[in-house]
Amino acid sequence: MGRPIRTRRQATLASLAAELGVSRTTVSNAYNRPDQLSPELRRRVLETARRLGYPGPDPVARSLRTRRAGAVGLLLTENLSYAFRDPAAVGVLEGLALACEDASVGLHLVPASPGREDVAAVHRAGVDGFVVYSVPDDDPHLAAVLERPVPTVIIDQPSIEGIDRVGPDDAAAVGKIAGHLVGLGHRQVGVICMRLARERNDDFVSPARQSGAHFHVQRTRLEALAVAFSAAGVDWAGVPVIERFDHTVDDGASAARQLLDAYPQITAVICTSDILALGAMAEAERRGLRVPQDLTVTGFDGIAEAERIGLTTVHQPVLEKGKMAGRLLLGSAERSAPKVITLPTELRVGRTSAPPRTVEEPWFGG
Amino acid sequence: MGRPIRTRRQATLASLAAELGVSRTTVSNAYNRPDQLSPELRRRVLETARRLGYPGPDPVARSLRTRRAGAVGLLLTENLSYAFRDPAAVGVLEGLALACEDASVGLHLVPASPGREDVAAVHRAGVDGFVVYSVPDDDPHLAAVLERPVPTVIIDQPSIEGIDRVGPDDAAAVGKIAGHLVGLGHRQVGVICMRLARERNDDFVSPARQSGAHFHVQRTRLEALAVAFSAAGVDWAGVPVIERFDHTVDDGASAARQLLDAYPQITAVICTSDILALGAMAEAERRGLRVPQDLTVTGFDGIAEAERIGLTTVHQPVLEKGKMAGRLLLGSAERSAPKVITLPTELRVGRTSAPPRTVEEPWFGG
DNA sequence: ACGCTAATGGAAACCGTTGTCAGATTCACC
DNA sequence: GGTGAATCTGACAACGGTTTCCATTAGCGT
Repeated sequence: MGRPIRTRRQATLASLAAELGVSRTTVSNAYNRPDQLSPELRRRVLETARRLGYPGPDPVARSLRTRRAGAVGLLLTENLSYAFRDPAAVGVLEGLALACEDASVGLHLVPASPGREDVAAVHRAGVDGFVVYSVPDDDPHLAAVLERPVPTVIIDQPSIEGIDRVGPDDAAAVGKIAGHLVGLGHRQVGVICMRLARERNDDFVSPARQSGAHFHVQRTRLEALAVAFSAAGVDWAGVPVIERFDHTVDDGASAARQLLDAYPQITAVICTSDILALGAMAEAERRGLRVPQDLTVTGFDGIAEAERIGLTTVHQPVLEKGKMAGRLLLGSAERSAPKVITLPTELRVGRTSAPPRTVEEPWFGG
Repeated sequence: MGRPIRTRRQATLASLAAELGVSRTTVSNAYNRPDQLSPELRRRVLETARRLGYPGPDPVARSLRTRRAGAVGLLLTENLSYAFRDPAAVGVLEGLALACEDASVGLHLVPASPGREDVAAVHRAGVDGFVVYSVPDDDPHLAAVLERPVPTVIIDQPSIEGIDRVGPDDAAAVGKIAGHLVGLGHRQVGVICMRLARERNDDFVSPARQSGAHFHVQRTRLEALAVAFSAAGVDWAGVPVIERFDHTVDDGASAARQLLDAYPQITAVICTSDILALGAMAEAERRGLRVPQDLTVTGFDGIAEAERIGLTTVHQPVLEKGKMAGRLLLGSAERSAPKVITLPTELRVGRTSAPPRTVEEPWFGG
């Protein structure tokens, strides 16, 4: 029976009321408060609506009047592809989507192109609240969100006064993995991390850039590593840290290559994400290094694929992270004090970590 | 400097105009048409706005007036988690998000709970168009979308008169993999597929259920398999097809277990998705079957993890799928004839397919 | 026949903008 | 100083609903 023709002007609630010879109120009630109306009249309204091709009250007009958009906005700047390529980020997204679904609320992905400062998109989004995930501290989009008069929850960001926040205990998590490696005897380590700032740098990272990183999570993890290894007597200034702007397995591999080429004495490669670790594994295989006998590789996040291949990593409940953020936002009515939720993490020792290869272990042949 | 207090009534464009002693038009122009007023006045308007905590024109009111919501809706029913757990679906999502970003348009995920028929959410979404992906043919949400007077694009669905559509050539794709297996000599095969209808069935599938499946993609793939194997002289009625409602690696494994327990003579397991194939691989390993020497496993979609482990599969350009859908939708102004885009697929032979294990091959020892 | 109550439908204000169009102001120039 | 052009500004009408009263009517007991 084909689709209705759209050339003619759409029917509105008013025109429908006119056609029926009733008031707009009545038509509105037919949709929103069936009890305010005799069933007979209601049937007639709905039936006429169908005949005229009236699709029901316009959502935008309704939102304007009711002051509810029925959607929450999600801001994740910096390369949309990153968000979808990283299973950990997808997990957050899923959790958030689930929370929204529970509340029958839409999830509005705000287009925040990293290049042009298209802050207007934030202003244009008709939403009842925002979740901000993984954007640099100094992002103008974030500032724009904070200007909007709606509740906001931030994930994996440095806390902002008066704003709800959810995130894992990154420092503790890093401590666990550092402790694991130190305990195994590793002293010559290298680090592969994700981008630290908005400007591209696919190379080794200076201490200044480390401590000045604009991505909170990455900065925290690096700082915690520094603390942990320094405590074990390792000079952190001598530990090579290499950065990749894009967050892909291939970039992890190229970083590992660059790292191992420059520092062949390294016995463990610490990656700040599982995706990068997968790349490091591939590079190890390419150059004939056995993991973990010849090289230890660790990740971060605890994604499904990591578990399947037995990667040593720190698991964080990404799904919960998104879900909690959603719940926080959607239940934020009448809550005065801002809440901060810290999620637990768990070290998962897999098959990719072992004591360092013995260069001169006397009792055992190579 | 903290966040502005929200107890008092929000400033509006009108109140700002009153405060300034100018008309609303002027304030509106300050935001939308800077060339229509003197820089000095504009500066004064913006400055006063900041002082009063006016966050700029209300997006909903603006949408109502301009008739543009600045967002497209995405409908993906049936278990949100499925959409996020399957990298192929995430790829589509990513492509669509990229297209939206290019057009500076938001992407609104419509909460379509499978359980309750919450069609209202579709009506409540303030969007300029819809993309429908992977919902059963008879889904009420889909019907609701078609009632809305906005352009729509469907992905991986049976075509609907007058509606734009993008999808891979599933039949051809299946033909490729079937041809590959037949060519290798496989005649005893089993199939693991995703859910075929909205009712749960974690078991073998009757021919009736196969041909009556409500999920277009799955139905098409099964039909194409039937055609291809029948053409090779295999009695399709004798080929076991097993279904899983949830789409996880674990479900793939349990399906493979059930399949191989019942039909140990099978030499190849054909999965209608890579995720299921990963599960089948795990089950093969669990029972000590070597892949591909003892058992051939094939997937579908060509996700990244499949490529990393060398799974034989059919690759389809999922990212493109989403991107094309977005472009189609966003560029649909002034286009009369509905468009249908069919995307190419490519057989990727990996390390998981080989000739069937030889039960009685005379010239070669086991 | 009368008043009271409950059920039902309607009038009008309001939500916060944008766009059109005519009027006002400024300004240079002859 | 008059005139036309250039530049701003403001009144008003939508945009498509929802919601708060209010008015009408019907039902019903007495």
